[in-house]
Amino acid sequence: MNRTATGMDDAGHTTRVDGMSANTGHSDGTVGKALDVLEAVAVQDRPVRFSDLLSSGRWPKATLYRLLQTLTNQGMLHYDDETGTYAPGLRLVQLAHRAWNTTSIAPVARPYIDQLSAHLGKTVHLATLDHGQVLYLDKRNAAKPIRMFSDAGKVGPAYCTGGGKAMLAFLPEPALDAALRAQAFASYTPQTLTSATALRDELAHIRAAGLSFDREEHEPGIICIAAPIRAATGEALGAISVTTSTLQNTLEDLSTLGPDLQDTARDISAALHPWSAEPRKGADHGRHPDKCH
Amino acid sequence: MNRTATGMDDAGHTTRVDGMSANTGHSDGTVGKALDVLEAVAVQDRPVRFSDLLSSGRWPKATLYRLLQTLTNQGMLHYDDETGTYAPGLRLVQLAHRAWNTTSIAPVARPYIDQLSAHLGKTVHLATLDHGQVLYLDKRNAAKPIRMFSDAGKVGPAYCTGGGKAMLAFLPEPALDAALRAQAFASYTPQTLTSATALRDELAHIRAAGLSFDREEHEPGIICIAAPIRAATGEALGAISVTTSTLQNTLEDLSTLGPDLQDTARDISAALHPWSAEPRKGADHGRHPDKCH
DNA sequence: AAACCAGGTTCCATTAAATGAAACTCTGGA
DNA sequence: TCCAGAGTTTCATTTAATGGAACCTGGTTT
Repeated sequence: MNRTATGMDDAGHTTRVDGMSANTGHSDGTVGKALDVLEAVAVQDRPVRFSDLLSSGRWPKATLYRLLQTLTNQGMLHYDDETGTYAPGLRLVQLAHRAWNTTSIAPVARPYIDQLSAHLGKTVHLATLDHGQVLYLDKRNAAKPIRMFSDAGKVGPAYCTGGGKAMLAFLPEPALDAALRAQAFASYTPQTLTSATALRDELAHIRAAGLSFDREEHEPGIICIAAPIRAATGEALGAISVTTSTLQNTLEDLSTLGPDLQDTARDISAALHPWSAEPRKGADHGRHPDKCH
Repeated sequence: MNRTATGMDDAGHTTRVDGMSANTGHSDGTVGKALDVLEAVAVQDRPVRFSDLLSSGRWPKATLYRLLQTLTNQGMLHYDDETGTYAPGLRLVQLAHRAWNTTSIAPVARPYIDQLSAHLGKTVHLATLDHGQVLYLDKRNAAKPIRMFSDAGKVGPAYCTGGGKAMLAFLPEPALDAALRAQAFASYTPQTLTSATALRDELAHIRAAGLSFDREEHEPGIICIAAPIRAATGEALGAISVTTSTLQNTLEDLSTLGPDLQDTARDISAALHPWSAEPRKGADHGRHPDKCH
């Protein structure tokens, strides 16, 4: 009776996973349960003891024990003998490397972001939308040129961030509807838009301008301007944004960066769709070998 | 009869996963099989079709189908309707973010690497050992200050890279033994050490010097110097390295950087073990909030 | 048109694996 | 010595995974 997955098998095409939810609890059999445990370990930002997880009451003792064993064997979790704690495993870092390079727009966008950040001397983010949340894929910090992989993989709310709103604004209606239902609409600051209708108004403006602003909606003193990276269909695939603080810049300052942002976003779009040039040969077009030592 | 996991239950302590193998095929039940599929998708560096995986003969049709469904539902895989292909899912990027911050030495080492790279004006890598392989956790490229998250998560051979050898040299014997058995000893270049005994000799020298060199052992024209990051027990937890090419520098040039590397490695070690200062309070000592937009 | 085919998807009786209550083991206090 | 909390193992029961075969579906061949 399970095998949930689809919401509307009669709607026509697709039907696959889509929408939001996905990992909202009730399982895909054993594998789903194991990944629930993995997630439960990961959401804590520190190593957790067996009993920490057990006391959540989500799993019976023996079941939890075996799932942890399995995940540890598989390298998805790391077990520390000293402290008797579990933490996310480094195998995830390997797998994520592949996801970043294969699935995301990040490898293609990277050089453009480098250039934009160098040109503007500002902090630039690249983000995409994942199940209604903003997933940061890359960051360039020009002030202090400190890279943080710690930023790739970070998630944030879509309804109150510059990048998030830029992407929502250019989502096809069915996807937008699903995404809006996934928003928490918590009021982070007095400026936060806290309803779907208020947000829809804002999205209309963004759609008209092709630019989005975060007016201290997520954090006091933090503002940002963002532009969507759009597919040929018009749909948003991602967003790039420049973030600053109200101590350093005004929203007016930021809006002068709009054209640069939009140009870069368009360049990335073009790089993502190598039509016209080559008739979509099998050969890949933006990849890079790279070597480490 | 399964529940493999340990190799030597009578050896004494620990017994948990350790050694190598882990994901070398034959399962941890259903979860293991699902992760095998995930891995099979990830190792290809491009999206794969259902039939690509099927033709490997590793799974019966229906089984593979359902595992892919489950993994896709869970966000571990991404399914592209257009092309009918699977690729690693972005949920992995989220999970890896947690792993990087929680499990690895990377967040602690980050500021030291920043400083070292800025000071030397060279490319610096941070790596750790994962199941006998070198796992790169971070990179700083000073020449062109381009960050690549693509480097975090990349893996390489331990026996013929500077960082890898630096870590092997300071592994306790049981772990070293396991790690050596996991090495492929393929001959990348004429300089590559292709046997455990040759490598053990080299490791003795590294142990004496506290420094390790890659003398074009992995790639022609690429050389590197590395220093281990050691735990209080002396065991290697990771390594930092400076990489350059024979066109730009000689091994002698690199060896002048040794003291700087070792100092930085020691600083990182110290930062990882905040004894003396505080008597290991529950409070965390090196973490960082950080905000995105 | 009809037959064919490849790539996917679904069925269902069989089989294997996950389950979880309870019993057990350890370790470190009272 | 006894107890308690934390973690581990057992085993009869339940549940889910399995995979061979049938079945779609859209595109090609005869």
